[in-house]
Amino acid sequence: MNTKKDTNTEEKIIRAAKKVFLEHGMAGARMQSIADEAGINKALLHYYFRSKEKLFSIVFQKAVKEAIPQIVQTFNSEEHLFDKIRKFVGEYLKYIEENPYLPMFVIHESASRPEHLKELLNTVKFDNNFIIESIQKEVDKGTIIPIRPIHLIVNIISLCVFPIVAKSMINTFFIPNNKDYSYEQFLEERRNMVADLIINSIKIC
Amino acid sequence: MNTKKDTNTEEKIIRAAKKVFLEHGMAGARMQSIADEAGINKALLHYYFRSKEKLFSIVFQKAVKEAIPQIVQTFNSEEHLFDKIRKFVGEYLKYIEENPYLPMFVIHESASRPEHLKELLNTVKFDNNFIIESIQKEVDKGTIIPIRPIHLIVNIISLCVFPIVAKSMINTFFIPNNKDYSYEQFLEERRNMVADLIINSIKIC
DNA sequence: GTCTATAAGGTGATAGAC
DNA sequence: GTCTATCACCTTATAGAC
Repeated sequence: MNTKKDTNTEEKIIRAAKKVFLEHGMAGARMQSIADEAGINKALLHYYFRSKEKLFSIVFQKAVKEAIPQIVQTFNSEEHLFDKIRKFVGEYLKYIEENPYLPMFVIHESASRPEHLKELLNTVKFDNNFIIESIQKEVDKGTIIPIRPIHLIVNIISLCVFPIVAKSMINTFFIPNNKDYSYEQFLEERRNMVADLIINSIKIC
Repeated sequence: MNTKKDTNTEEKIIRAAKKVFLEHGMAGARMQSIADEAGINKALLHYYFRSKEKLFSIVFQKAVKEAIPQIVQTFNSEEHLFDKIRKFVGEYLKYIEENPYLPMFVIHESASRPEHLKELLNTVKFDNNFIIESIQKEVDKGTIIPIRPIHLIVNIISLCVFPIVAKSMINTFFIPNNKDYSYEQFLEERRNMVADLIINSIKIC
């Protein structure tokens, strides 16, 4: 059984590791940075988590598991699909803005080490069927246009995630340095625009 | 003046470096891997390009400069905006499918080292004004709904880039292992869907 | 549990022969 | 221009004192 101090240190390490790994990726992260961030010694990292690889794996799993409920929960209600979409876009945008490194971290590390995702599927039961089914039901009822549910889902996520992930490029290429228009304003405008666009794209005229 | 062999080796190195850097990023790339990929010795890398940093910088600049015309060219015509969009989506999707690592590479490295993008802006004159203006003109004429051009542009790019960048996640979470439906089919369906969605989102009903 | 010191191996970079 | 051999440093990981 762990003492109170154990847990605290362990949590401190994981929190520090998450910050460093998300910002720099597995390859760019340094155990020394994680130790510094946690305010402890480097050797202690290995005492709690045998290796960098193990520590990374834990952070990765936690990051994904933490993100999934955010994605799934909103769809688990009896509201009208359009309301669910509007709510989801709002909450999801907020979540990514608060965790801007998360999407690229998961994508980047999943691409270079697909086994991490595979491993995750064995431990988490990620049931997305009810989302797909709830969309398919609307298609079958004829309340929205015929669309393969996966496209609707990917469209929503694309329009939410990409503008935040690509912040530096958007700023560099599309937002001039004058103070008339800022990236923050750009994001703010998207909150309604994305939901409108998505709903408009599936509703029957 | 370089001999023919010089040029060949130099190009071989850059091609190899591009492959390794795009796949693993600056932090994850190994000079030894680049040498192996180019079929030469590690020391030769430093003979041609003083350091890993310098080699990376060249690859990064080349990658972005190469991508920009792809984005810009289609818009430089006198066609109807809707035709330009449809053509752009088709060509851009094709380009990213052929260079799937490119977008994430640029985004990832721009995020961790913004100076690379800044440096680039000094050497390239990337004039995107005419794209923005050609969209704004349609808004002013009333042929499309009032929309800030940057949103239209970001929407298009988001819907094209993200589904390819997030391939491993889409495959893992949304495309079951049965052979009924593959990621390739998913992408194929998007070619028309994305253009339709975008055009539909800006046309006056 | 936490620290200092150090080992062991990897990685970018250089020297020098050809 | 290209290679082999090697350096110098960095990074992960461990040993051992407290």
